[in-house]
Order: sequence, then structure tokens, then C-alpha cells
Amino acid sequence: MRTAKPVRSEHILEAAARLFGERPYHEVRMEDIAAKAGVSKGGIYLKFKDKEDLYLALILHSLQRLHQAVQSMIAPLHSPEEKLATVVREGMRFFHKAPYFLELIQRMDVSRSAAHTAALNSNRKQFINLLIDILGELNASGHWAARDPELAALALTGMIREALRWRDDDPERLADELVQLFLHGISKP
Amino acid sequence: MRTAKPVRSEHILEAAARLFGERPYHEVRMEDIAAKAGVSKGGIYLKFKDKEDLYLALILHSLQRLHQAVQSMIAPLHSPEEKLATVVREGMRFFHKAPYFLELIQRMDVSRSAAHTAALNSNRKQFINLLIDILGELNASGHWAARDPELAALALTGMIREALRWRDDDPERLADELVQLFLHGISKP
Amino acid sequence: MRTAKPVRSEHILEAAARLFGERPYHEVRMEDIAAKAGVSKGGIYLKFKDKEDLYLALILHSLQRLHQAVQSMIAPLHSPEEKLATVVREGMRFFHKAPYFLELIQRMDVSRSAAHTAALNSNRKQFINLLIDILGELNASGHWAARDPELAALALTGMIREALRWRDDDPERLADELVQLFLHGISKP
Amino acid sequence: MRTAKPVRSEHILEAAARLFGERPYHEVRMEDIAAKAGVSKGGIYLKFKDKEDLYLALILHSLQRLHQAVQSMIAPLHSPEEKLATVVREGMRFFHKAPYFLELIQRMDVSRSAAHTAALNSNRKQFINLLIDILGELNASGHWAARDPELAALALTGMIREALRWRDDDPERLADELVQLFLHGISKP
DNA sequence: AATGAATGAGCTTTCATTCAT
DNA sequence: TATGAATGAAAGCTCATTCAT
Repeated sequence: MRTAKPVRSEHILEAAARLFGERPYHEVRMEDIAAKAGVSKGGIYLKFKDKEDLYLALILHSLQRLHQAVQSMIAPLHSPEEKLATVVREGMRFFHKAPYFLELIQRMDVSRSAAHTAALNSNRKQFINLLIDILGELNASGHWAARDPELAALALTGMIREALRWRDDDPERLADELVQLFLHGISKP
Repeated sequence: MRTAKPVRSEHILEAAARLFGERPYHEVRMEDIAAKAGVSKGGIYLKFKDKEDLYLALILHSLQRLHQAVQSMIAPLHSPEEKLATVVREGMRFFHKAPYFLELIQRMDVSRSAAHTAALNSNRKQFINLLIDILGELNASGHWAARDPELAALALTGMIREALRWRDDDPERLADELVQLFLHGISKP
Repeated sequence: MRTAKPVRSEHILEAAARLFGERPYHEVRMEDIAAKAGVSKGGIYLKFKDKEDLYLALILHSLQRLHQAVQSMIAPLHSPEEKLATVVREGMRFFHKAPYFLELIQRMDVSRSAAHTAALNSNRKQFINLLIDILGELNASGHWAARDPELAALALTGMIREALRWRDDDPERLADELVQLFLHGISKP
Repeated sequence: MRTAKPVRSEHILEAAARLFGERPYHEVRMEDIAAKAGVSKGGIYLKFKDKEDLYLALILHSLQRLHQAVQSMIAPLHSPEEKLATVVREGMRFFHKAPYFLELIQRMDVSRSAAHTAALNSNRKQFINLLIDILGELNASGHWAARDPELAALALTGMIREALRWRDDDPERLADELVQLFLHGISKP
């Protein structure tokens, strides 16, 4: 029998991302992923140990993509305010384009193994740290005073998440609105 | 065979809450829930149509408990600022005492049926509306200006959620901090 | 609690007859029978050891009803030809009125236990013997010659059964036709 | 795990035939069929949608086998009397060799779906028509007069069925006896 | 390397039966 | 005696995973 095309992890991850984003973990069958990826069922196991491993890799992959996207956007910027606005805007755009990523990241908790949890957490931390750094710059600028930068960073991600999940508005506008909310709260101008 | 104590929906929901909060849907077996609830496997089906029905009921039940707890706390209050602080504080305390509820609500999406989704959404809306009302009062007081109350409400819940999920601090302190953040953002005092 | 009406075996058998006649054994639930009989689920077990016991009793009961109906019809008759015609006609009328009995008797084989099989067989034999007796009289009359009366009796019941099962005609006419077929075969008059 | 020999529908049908012929539908477990067929439990579901589907396929398969066997036997024959005798003899031989088929066909009614019922009926009709054709030839020959060929055909199958079910004699002799009975009834030679 | 037929552990769900009331 | 809530064994079916080809 002719040997078919080589199995590409990327294709599998792409297919898995869509499927896992659409329905819960236990309703996504390896066979579906394989079919969508244009790969044989066994082919998945050439690249991933098992279903959970694939799931972990998928979330890691997603987070990294986001991290990179955001980082490359803010690299050339100087003002921390601009960085903040860009992170939010870019994040929302990213998830808006690939809504299943949001679901995915939200369910970072499917995995049970310690190793997985650790990998996941370190990755998440990386992203939070990026925000914390920006907050540090904001504080240093003397115009802002985030008392608990980590908490503020978490709060910001929470705001973004929830807004994305339940609102269909134009993500750009939403992003601007959230940045204002984050900077000034609901205080009067 | 042995006709034991009556099957109590409450016990089942209690057991299910813990289990579904600890591990993902597909890893929780009906048998485990039954065992933890001190009920026979078949007993669950006396009260709930199937696993998904139990899951839905569980989330609905949780949301209602939270809603009631919060509402009874703010009922006697007059100042909208106090109401806001109380909602946040009470919400955090609620989830802190029963951490699995947080996970539960986060996974509101397991259900597939339209009826379930509708029930879930209406329930969630109820809670959001409670926040929107308070924001309306805050605006009316003339001291605050939440431009998009729904978005602000969503943002607030997102902040709470994320903080609870990743921080172990004393929830009271966390709540106060978040309220400040929500009211003033990171602007200098 | 008020003690409800006494459980009547007859009602249970009646309900069971209809239900077992409509769908196969394993699709009939004890609960359905109880409901249709106007009796509690546990009530059935007051009168019958278990589901199979009820099923056996039901078939025995049905066969006896048929046997009695037929016997009382032929008792006053003298000519064996008339007896034969009456047996066939009465049998067909009986099953036509209660079609589920036909299905029931056809499935005399659900039971596995030796005791059940024996009871069933003895009952069936009784009916076959009734036919064999008539055939004996026919032979004795000198006008007919059934070489193997038992086989002929079996054949007759088979003809009846099959005709009832697949033809909707007026049972009286069918009966007459079958009697002719049984007496003369397809030979020309 | 171990990838064994290919799953053969034939083996499954063979195993199912024996088991379903020995005990009623609901007492035959898929696992037993799998074991007897030398196939894994899941293997059955590779070939049949579910238990009912397997059961239907089994009966259809059996009827077709019988139909073919009979048809190939009578093809070379010319006299309708010989055809009739052959059909009966072949039918009895067929069921005698595979007694469970008889039980099987008798329980043609397990299926609930309309599609199944239709398939079953069309198949049964095919067989009845074969008999009706022979009866037509007998009538045409001028020596016989079956007034209602369909009824006669049904009667014949009923006779065969019942004889097979309750008599252990040599099937050849039984067949001859039944043919005589069918042709001449119990009239004197 | 890639495939996909085959496997079988494991799950949900049903329902005959029991027995405290 | 009659009830029906409670039980739990039992069975159908799925699907992650393997491995001969």
C-alpha cells in the first residue's frame, strides 16, 4: 500500500483546536480529530501519547501563539499605556478570530496529572507576567498606581474573558472600553 | 434489595457538586456520585433523568443559591456602594467556601440541548441583572459613571472569577481590593 | 395508609396477556403490567413468583381458556365432522377476538426451566389429544382415513395458526376453507 | 488491543443463529455472540448497527438461504407434483439440519422498526409466492383444484412448521406424509 | 512511517425484585 | 395485605488505543 502523506502535528492541533473549542472534551472523538486533520486515527498517536497529551499540547500551543502574537505587537511600543491597550486589543482580536481558543484556555483544567498542571501553569504565568511587567511600567511612570499588580493582571484577563464570552460587539470597541474600565474604573471623568 | 433511606436530591446534588468541581464531567462516574451521596446508583435516576440532567440541575441549583445568598445580604442595604461591596464580598466568600462551584459555573457549556442552554442563560442573566441594577443606582447617585453597565457587570464577574481561581489570599481582602479596582481602576488616589 | 383493593390474579393475567401479546417478552415491564392491571408493582409478586412465572401462568391460562371454550362447544355434538368444523371455527374465533393470545401461544418457548416446559407441554398435549380423538372418530366412521392422527392434528393447528397470522379475512370463512383443505386437500371435488 | 483475525459477518451470523435459536432474544448477550463467533464485543458493531440490526440480518440471511436452497432444487424439475414434494422435503431437511432457524423465523416479530418489518415481510412473501406459483401449476395441470392458493400455501407452511416443531421423525418420511395430507387431506384413497 | 480494523475496559442506564411502612 | 421507593446486577454500546500490514 502506498505510504500516505506524513502526519503533521500542526494539522492535528488545528483540527483539535476547532473540535475541542466546539464541544466538551469527552464529546470529541479521536476519530473526528483524525478525520478533520486528514490523518489516520493511528497517526495521531505518532505525535501525541494519548488524548490528554494532545489536549495539553493544544492548550500550550494556543497560549504560545497568543503570547507570541501579543509580544510581537508590543515590542516596538514605548508607552506602557499603549502597550496595555495593544495587549487588550490584540488579545480580543485573537480570540475573536478563533473563538474556540477562548473555550480552550478556559478549560485548562481537564488534565489531572501533576506534570500537565505544572506545564500549563508555567505557561499561564508567562502571560500574566507580561501584563505584570506592563503594570510595573505604568506604576513607574508615576501616573498610575496598581497596588497589587498580579491581582490587577488577573482582573484584566478576567474582564477580557468574560466580555469575549458574552458580548458580540466589535472587539476593538470592546477592547477600548475595557482598557478605560481597567484604568479608571467607573469613576467620573 | 435492601430498602434504605429515602433518596434526597439534596444529597445527590451535594455529592455531584464536589465531584464535578474536582474533575471534569467525563471523569465523574454516576457510581461515584451515588456512593458519595450514600445512595444507590439507580437512586439517582429516581430524581434526575440522566447525567446531563443532573449536571444542569446542579449548576442551576448553585446559581440560585448564590443569587439568594447575595440578594438577602444586600436587601437591607441602601447605599449602592455598600451593595456593590457586599455582592463582591459575598460572592467571593460563597465560592471560597465551595470552590467547586466556581469550576462548575465555568463549565456551563457541557449541556447540548437548547432547553438546557436556555435555562442556564436565563439564570446567569438574572445574576448579571442584579449587578446592572446596582450599577444603575451608582450612576444615578451622580458619583459614578459606568458607560456600559452590562459590560461593566461582566467585567466585574470576570475579575472575581479570575481572582478566586488563582489567588489563595483571604477572600475578604481580595474582595475589597477588587472593589477598589472596579471603582477606580488603577488610577492614583 | 389505607389498604388498597385486594390484588386479583385475573386482572394481572388480563393485563399481561395484552402486553405480552403486543410486544416481546423483554420489552414488557412489570411496571406496565401492574399499571394496566390497576395493581402495585409489588402486588404482582404476591401472586406470581417472578416475571417468568407470570408468563408461564399466562400461557397456561390462555390454553385452558381455549380448551374449555372449544370443549364446551363440541360437547353436544355427535358427528365428528361437525366437531372438527366447530373446533376450527371456534379456535379461529377465539384468537380473532384476542389476537395477542395467538402471539402468546406461539412463543411458548420463552421459558427455560424444565418444570415450565413440562407444564406447557402437558397442556399443549391436552389440546392436541382433543383433536386426535376427533380424528379417531372420523376414522372410525369409515369415511376418512388419517394415517397418522397426531401428525394430522399438528398439521391442522399449524394451518390454523398460519392462516390467522397472515390473513385478515372473515375467520368463519377462513375456518370453513381450512376444514375443506384439511379434509380433501387440494384434490378436485 | 491485540489485532486478531478479521471480523467476518458470516461467523457472527452463524454464532447468532445458534444462540438466538437456543434461547429468546433478550437472553442472548452480545458478549456471548462475540465469544462464540471468536470476535471481540466491539467487532460485532463493526458489521451490525446494534443488536436488533443483527437479529434482522440474521433472519433475512436465513430466509434467503432457505429460498435459494429450495429454488435450486426445484429448478430442474418439470412436474408440479415433484416440485411440491421437493419444496416440502427440502424445507424440512433444511430446518432439520439447523433447528434454530425454525425458532428464529417464528420470532420474526421482535423487530419494532417499520423498515425492518417491511424487509422481513417482503422476504417472507417471496417464499410464499414460490409456493403459490407451484399451486398455480398444479391447478393448471387439471388434476388439482386449490381454490385459494395463498391460503393453501400458508396452510402448507404451517403444517411443515408444526410438524417440525413437535415431531422428531425422519424428516423425509414426515415430508412425504405432509405432502399426501396436503394433496388429499384425510380422505380415503 | 502510516493505516484503520480490531479490541475490550468502562460507562450509562434499565428494570426485576425487595421490604419497611 | 398492599405499596412503591430503593436497590444493584446486568447488558448494550462507545471509543481510546494497539499493532499487523
